[in-house]
Amino acid sequence: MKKESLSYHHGNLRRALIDAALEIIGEHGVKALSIREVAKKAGVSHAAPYRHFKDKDDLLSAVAIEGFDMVIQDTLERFERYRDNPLERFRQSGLAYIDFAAAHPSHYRVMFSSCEQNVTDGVDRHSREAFMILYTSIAECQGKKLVRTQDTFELAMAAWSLVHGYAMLVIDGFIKDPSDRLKYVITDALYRGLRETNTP
Amino acid sequence: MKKESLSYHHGNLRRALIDAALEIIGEHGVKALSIREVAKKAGVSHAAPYRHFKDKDDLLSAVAIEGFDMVIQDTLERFERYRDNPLERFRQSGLAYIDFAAAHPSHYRVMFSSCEQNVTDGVDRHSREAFMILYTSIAECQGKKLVRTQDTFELAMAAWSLVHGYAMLVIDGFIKDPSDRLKYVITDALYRGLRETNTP
DNA sequence: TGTACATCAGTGAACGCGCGTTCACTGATGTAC
DNA sequence: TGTACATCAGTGAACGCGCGTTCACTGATGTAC
Repeated sequence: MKKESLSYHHGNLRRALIDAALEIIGEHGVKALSIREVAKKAGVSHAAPYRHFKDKDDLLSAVAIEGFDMVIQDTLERFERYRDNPLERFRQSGLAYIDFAAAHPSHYRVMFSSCEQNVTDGVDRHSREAFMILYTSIAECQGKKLVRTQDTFELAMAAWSLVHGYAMLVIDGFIKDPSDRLKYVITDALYRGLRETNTP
Repeated sequence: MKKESLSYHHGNLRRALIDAALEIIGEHGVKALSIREVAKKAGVSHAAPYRHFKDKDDLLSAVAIEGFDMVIQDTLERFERYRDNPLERFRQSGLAYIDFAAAHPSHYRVMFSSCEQNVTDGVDRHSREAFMILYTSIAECQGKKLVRTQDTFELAMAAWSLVHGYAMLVIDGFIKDPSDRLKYVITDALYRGLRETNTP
């Protein structure tokens, strides 16, 4: 206990607060999150968080940004593994999304609960960056005639909708048994939606 | 003002409270909703709502259930119009979903913000019923060999994910210009994902 | 039509609570000499 | 190595607020006769 308290003095409290926030969100949802509860869980006075975050929204923004960075990072790592297979890269960009949401539901909730009005510029930039990876991978496929010619933005929106919808339904408990098989069906649908080269 | 107050005595307050709740959610989001604010907006004391709703969750449940009922109703009406065209009925079940979310974002937010832990039995039953319509329309297509043979439940989940994801991204402001064309692209993706009869 | 009465929708005061945020403080840390 | 000092991360008391919920009440409504 004493040692931990000391280590906070060395700059670990910010990390500990974010972790505490994620834990609370995982247990009771985003709306149940309070600075005071976060501080308590981190074993620190309820005023301490204000040394590291301007206010509550600032803490939530940090969580959201971290989440987007994680999913971006993970996607890029998967891309490395399939350097010469654009179609598989595209599929992986969807898989990464789904897997991230399942592995880090608290992050995911915050990333998409900061709705419309209160998205900070930072969050907005990072979410846009995440989207651009998906977009680029589709454009790459189109360049090699692996995906039909159609507005890339529109196709990316459709792909994003599919994986985001699936992730949300799983997280919110509407899909109760997210099997690997179901995940395959989703990415399969992704494929089927884009692959053909005929235009309607 | 006096007349309105009188009309509440005749059983309209419940309706007025739900409308007030929807208005507040539309302006400030679900998490900003409070019984007191709802009562104020309906021009009534903050204790009055308790004559009509057991507690705050009960009010939110009522909104969610009403939402599911509306989307079910709307879908069934569309079905009437395409009695002999299963594939079009399937498409309409997706369109109804998307259109409903755009037309009634506050309802939609509540329908899917009552996440995991606090879904009441009533909400659960209604959401299941809404899903079953989508499910049935796919099964119908499969019966007539218009959609490939594959676990109907899985296909329905994929379809649901797509329309739900799109609806959420629009509502949360991640998709900024939900044009009719984009909507077409989404339902087109729905088609493409299911239509072919070959199994991989 | 008129009166007496039961019902019950809405009132307003009151409760206790947890919240976000501020602020003067303390005491551990790292640094300059 | 030892001392003096500046820094600044974390403390704890305090603030004002809006919340959910309760409860004894009031007064309008509808009904029985």
